Amino acid sequence: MFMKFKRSKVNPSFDARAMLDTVRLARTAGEFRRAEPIFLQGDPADSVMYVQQGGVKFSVVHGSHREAVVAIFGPGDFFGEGCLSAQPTRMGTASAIAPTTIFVIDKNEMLRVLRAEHSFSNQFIGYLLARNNRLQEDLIDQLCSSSEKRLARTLLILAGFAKQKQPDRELPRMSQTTLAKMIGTTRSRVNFFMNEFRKRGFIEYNGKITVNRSLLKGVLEA
Amino acid sequence: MFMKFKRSKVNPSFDARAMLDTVRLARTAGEFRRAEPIFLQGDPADSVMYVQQGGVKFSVVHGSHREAVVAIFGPGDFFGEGCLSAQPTRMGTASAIAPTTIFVIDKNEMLRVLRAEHSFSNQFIGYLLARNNRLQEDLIDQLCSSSEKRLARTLLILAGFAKQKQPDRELPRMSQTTLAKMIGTTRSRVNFFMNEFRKRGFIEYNGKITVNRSLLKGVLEA
DNA sequence: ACCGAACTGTTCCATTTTGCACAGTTTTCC
DNA sequence: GGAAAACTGTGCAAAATGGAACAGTTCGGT
Repeated sequence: MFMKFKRSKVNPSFDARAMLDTVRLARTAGEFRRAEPIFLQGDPADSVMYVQQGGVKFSVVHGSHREAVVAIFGPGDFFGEGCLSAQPTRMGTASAIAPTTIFVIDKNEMLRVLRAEHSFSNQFIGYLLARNNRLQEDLIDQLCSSSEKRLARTLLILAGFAKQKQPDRELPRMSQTTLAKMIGTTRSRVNFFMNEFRKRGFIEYNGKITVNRSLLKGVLEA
Repeated sequence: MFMKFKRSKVNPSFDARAMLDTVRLARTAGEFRRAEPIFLQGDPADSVMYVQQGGVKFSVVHGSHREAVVAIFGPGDFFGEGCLSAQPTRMGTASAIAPTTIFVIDKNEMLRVLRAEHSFSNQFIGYLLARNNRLQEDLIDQLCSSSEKRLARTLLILAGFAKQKQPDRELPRMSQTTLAKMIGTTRSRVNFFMNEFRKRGFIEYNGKITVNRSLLKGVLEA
C-alpha cells in the first residue's frame, strides 16, 4: 500500500529516523558543540547530513561581505542535500547552535538507498516538498512583510521549533545579530523591535527568549 | 546503472518530457491564452501541472492585500506539486504569461508513477532539488541585495529564461508592476531603475525588453 | 577569578523605500 | 474606430531602513 507524503510547517513530521533504522543505510555519527562548524561554504560536497539531535544554522555569504542565515535545522531535518544534484561544493556554512548529533551519509550511499528503497525515496520526496514549501513561505514573507512582521514571524516559528520537549515557548539561544541575518535587516532594527515587543509583553527575556504566542501573532495581523 | 541527477540554474535541464513519454503517465493537455488563469489560490488541489510550452506566473496574495510573484515557470517545469504532500488547496494563483500548453497530471496518477518508475522518481527528486536551490537563491538575494540589484538579477534570469529559441535576449512581456511584485518593491522604484538601466545602455525597450547581459551583470558586482 | 570577546542598549542621521497622485501613452476589446 | 483598461513616466512628502558609533553587560575560556 502506498503512503501519501506527510507534511508539516516547521520540521516535517516526516520521521526519517525510523526510516534510517529500517533501511540499511550506512552512516557515521558526528558530535558538535555549540557554535562548532559542521562544514564551510566552499568545502567539497560529498555527503548528506541528517540532524539526529540539536540544532543547525545554515548561512551563506553573498557577494563581497553580506551574510544571510537561510535556515535553522532541527531533529529530523536533512541538509547539505544539494550535493545529490551535481553541486560540487557547499553553498553555505553549517554550524551547530546547540550540542548536536549529526548523521553523515555518503552521497553515493544516499543515492544507492534512494534507488533501492521505494519507501525511503517517497519519504525523501515528501521531505523535499515540505522544504520547498517552507522556503517559498520565507520568500513570500520577505517579499510582502515589513521587518517588524518578519521578526515576529521568525520568533513564532523558532518558538514552535523547540516544541519537541518543553511545553513552554523558550527559543534556542540566538543573538540579535543572527536574527537580523535571518530576516534581512540590521541589528539596530532587531534590537529596536525586541525592546518594543518586550515593552508590550509579547516576549520576555533575560538571556533566553520566551514568546507569548497569541500576543505576538497579533503583530502579524496588523 | 543509476544516473546522477542533473542540475541547472533557471530551468532544470531535467528533460521530463522524454520521461513523460517513456513512462505511461496519464495526462490531459490544456491550452491557455496570455493572462488566462490556470488555477486560483484556494482552489482544491488534486493535480500536478507540467509546462509543455509557454510560460506561467505563480503569485500569492499574502495577508490582507499584498501580492508576491513567487516564480515564473517555463517549458520543463512542474508546478502545483504541493498537493503531493497533503496540501488540500492551491497556495497561489497560476496564470499564463504567453500562449501556453500545460499537461495536467492527476495527483494519484503522479503518485502511482512515482512509486512505479524508479527513473521517474529519481528525475523528480532532481527537479525538486533544483527548485529548492532556486528558491534558496531567491531568498538569499532578497536577504542581501538592494532593490536595484534584485531587479538586475531578475532581468538577467528572465533573459536566460527565453533561451530555448531566440539567440537574442528578449524577455517575456512583463509589466513593471509584475516585476515589482517579483522583487518585493513598488512600481515607482522599478520604473526608476528601468529608466536608469536604459540610460546607461544596460537594457533597451520599446515594448519588449532586451538586456545587454555583460553590462547588466556589472550592476551585480558593485 | 580574570580577561577578552561577543552581545546588548541606545542614539543619530543619511539614504532608501513607500505610497500616492496625475498626466500621457499604449493595449485590449467591443 | 473608439472607449475603457492597463501601463508608463513623473514628482514628492512621509515613513522605514541602513549604517555607524560607543558604553555597558554578559559570556567563555583559562
